[in-house]
Amino acid sequence: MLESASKKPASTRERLLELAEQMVLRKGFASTSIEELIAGVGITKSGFFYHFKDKNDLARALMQRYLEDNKRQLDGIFARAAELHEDPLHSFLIGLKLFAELMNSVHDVHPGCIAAAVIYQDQAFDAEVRSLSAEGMLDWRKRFRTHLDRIVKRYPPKIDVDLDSLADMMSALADGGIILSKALKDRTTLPAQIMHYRNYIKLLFEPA
Amino acid sequence: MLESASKKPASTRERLLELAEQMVLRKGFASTSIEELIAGVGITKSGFFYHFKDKNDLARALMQRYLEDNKRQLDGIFARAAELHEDPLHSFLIGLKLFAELMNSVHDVHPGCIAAAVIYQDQAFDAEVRSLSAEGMLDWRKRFRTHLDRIVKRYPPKIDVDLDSLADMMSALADGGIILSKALKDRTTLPAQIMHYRNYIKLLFEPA
DNA sequence: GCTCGAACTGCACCTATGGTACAGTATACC
DNA sequence: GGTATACTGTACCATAGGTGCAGTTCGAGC
Repeated sequence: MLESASKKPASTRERLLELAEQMVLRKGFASTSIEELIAGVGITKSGFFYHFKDKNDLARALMQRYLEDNKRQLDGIFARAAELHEDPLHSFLIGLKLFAELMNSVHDVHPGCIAAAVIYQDQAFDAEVRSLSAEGMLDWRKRFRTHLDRIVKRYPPKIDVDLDSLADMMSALADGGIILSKALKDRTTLPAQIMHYRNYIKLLFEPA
Repeated sequence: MLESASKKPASTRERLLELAEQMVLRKGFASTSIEELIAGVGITKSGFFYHFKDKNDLARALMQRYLEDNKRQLDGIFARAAELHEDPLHSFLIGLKLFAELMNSVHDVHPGCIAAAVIYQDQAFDAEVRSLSAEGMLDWRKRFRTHLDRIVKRYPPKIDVDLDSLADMMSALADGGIILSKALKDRTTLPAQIMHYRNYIKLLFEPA
């Protein structure tokens, strides 16, 4: 299900998106100049506008690509976790551990979340890009909420909590953890936050 | 200790900073044009450059102002919490509740954190601004770590946790909660995340 | 071997914006 | 009356996003 790195040479469009993603996460969208992009990829300005109608069209493609990659990764992790344990709570805890491990291994320091990056440059994007970003957040909510629903059926929580906001907590910790990681240039910060979420879930639902 | 809104008319410099903060949080730094700023405040471009050497100088002033306001707010909250209870754990829990309430009351939806906004527009700022942002995060770590140190002396945690990352968790949830609030246009998201942090602290340290 | 569409190049041109430089001015305080 | 503060006005430059359009290269299908 997970294709890691296909060998066929990336298309110009794909290379533009890849470079744009790196630049947007480091400099912000407005500071990411088309001129730098085409210089990096080795095409002309006309070539760029052949692939993308304008800069916002690039942003839209960037968001879509990011959200799809994201979903694929999470699907992979929690499918594996479901294989390893049938119980909803323990399977979820395993999934969170796998998630933390993945965030610890892949990058030097996490390059960032496109959906979060958009939020602080809101008005620089059109409505479609903004709504894609919000959809991404709601997908995470739905995804984690599904796990939590299965857990509460079997394990009563020690404190009464709102399950939507408990699901959102994972997004908040991921986005916040990424910001801290980037600010402090410490790649351990993000996985540590995921493990705190895991602790909280354990303390909330695991019987004594 | 807390001066809410002084009545004397704000100086031009102050009005520039106030407007710039709003614009940076909504559109990003690069998209915040000096032209719009001076139009909003009613001065000329020369007037702007009288107050700020260049755009990065504005960014530096913005960060400093934001961090100072931030510290003042947190000082106020936890000083009040210390007044209300002597015990380190309960005083901290009270402080977190006050913090959540403040985040619920003040704004329609939280306008954003300048320090976090900088992180996703990293290379658009000079080294000084970036380092101010990181200092802000470390100040939060130190601040919350102090509370946690006092708590662990009296209450052994149920799970062995790293106290620095537990202190960082508050920053992560605040920054992540703000992003979610802004993305979903829901002002309840941020206070809900603070209350989850409070729950986690309770479950970790409060004796059964 | 020809046609056609995809994936570009090249050039011309317009506008907005950040930024520099510098001379001049209104007002308040000393 | 002098000086500092807080500006205005004018002129000018480089870079960037963006538009428009004509021309080119190249591989696949007929």
